[in-house]
Amino acid sequence: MAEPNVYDSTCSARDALELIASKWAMLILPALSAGPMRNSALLRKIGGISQKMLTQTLKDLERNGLVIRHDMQTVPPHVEYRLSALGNSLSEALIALDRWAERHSGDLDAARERFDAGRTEGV
Amino acid sequence: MAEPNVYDSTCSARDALELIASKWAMLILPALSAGPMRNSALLRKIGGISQKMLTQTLKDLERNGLVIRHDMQTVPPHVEYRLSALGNSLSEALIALDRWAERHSGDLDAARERFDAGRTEGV
DNA sequence: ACAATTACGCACCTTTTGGTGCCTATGAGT
DNA sequence: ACTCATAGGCACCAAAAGGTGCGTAATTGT
Repeated sequence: MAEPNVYDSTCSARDALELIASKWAMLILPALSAGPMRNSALLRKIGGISQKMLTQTLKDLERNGLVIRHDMQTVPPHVEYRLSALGNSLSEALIALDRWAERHSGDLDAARERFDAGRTEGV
Repeated sequence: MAEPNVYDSTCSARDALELIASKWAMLILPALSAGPMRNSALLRKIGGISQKMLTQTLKDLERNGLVIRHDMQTVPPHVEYRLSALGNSLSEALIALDRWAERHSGDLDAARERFDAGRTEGV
């Protein structure tokens, strides 16, 4: 327990990894790095996410101290989400990943095409 | 299509993100960054992974050009996996994430405890 | 008076993910 | 002659992820 190691499945670092290795967390945290956002704004910004997954992921991130939820206690509801310091430090690493994905998605596409073509052309 | 954006669910960068936002890819790629490895070595190094998931993930990574599979064509089989240049550039970002997880898993644990305690203590 | 808005909760259902056990082939060790 | 190790494939099954539709409470706009 002294030296957390992600390769050890019993280590809590593994749990941490699973939390952040989520498609939605990888988008929500970087989205919040620009500043606090409301539910509806996140819903608009992150294409393809459902209300359910947004709420669920935000709650999970809040529970783990990465996101801070601020409920204005008004009706109709006004709730803002922002990064904690911890969340902010993580989102830097996630932004790097997102950028990598944006920059290299073309390479992946090309590799996939090559691979699949090779498979059908036989030996 | 000119500017790939991960927030756009129809963009191929999103597919790229989903590929790398996988628990196992996040461990396999960094593991390979130390040098080529055999199936059995990876199985030993990465605690908790099953043979099935290892094979499956490696195949997916190979298909997308991140990992190169080198089959020695011997019996008993000897197969080595190593990172491509593309895979290597990605693994740097992943290693940063793994390290974050190792360094901050304690913070996450603490936050979770606090959160859950608050929930049970009532209003 | 009536609809829309906001940020969800809940239940139901489908899809995906992942685990397990069983199978292959051959050469090396006993 | 027999077993072990290697790198998987394949089929079956359990579990988890995720989508959709419905309800909610009060206030603002028409």
